[in-house]
Amino acid sequence: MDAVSADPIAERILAAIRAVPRGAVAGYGQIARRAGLPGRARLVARLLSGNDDPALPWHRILRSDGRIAFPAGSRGFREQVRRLRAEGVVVDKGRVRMPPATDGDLDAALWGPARD
DNA sequence: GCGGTGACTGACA
DNA sequence: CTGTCAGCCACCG
Repeated sequence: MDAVSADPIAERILAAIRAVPRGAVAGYGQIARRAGLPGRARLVARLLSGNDDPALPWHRILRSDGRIAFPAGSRGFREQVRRLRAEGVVVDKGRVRMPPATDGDLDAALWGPARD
């Protein structure tokens, strides 16, 4: 039947990543959780490493600490920081401004654009 | 089946 | 604040 049959898992994860609004960022674990796959943060990372979708906002995905997942100075690192800044996201020393905590009203649990 | 590796996470010193 | 350790899942030789 369909020659193009992607795994529903990957589809969910990709959908969760695409669901991140511009100027906001999310963590691997959060994306995984949003995709219905708690504890599969590594799976999300693996998907991104093998992603071939240029329209995928992979640069909005960070570690749980709000840190860039790439080693500082790496190609992907600079590229990610560059894109984030281009969206108005404040990146300092390879780290994104972390909000104190959400009151819970933010169901998406996404880190909004940090404003000074 | 096993050990090593990775765009991870949380806990602890 | 940084660094280390163990747990975790998926892939590879």
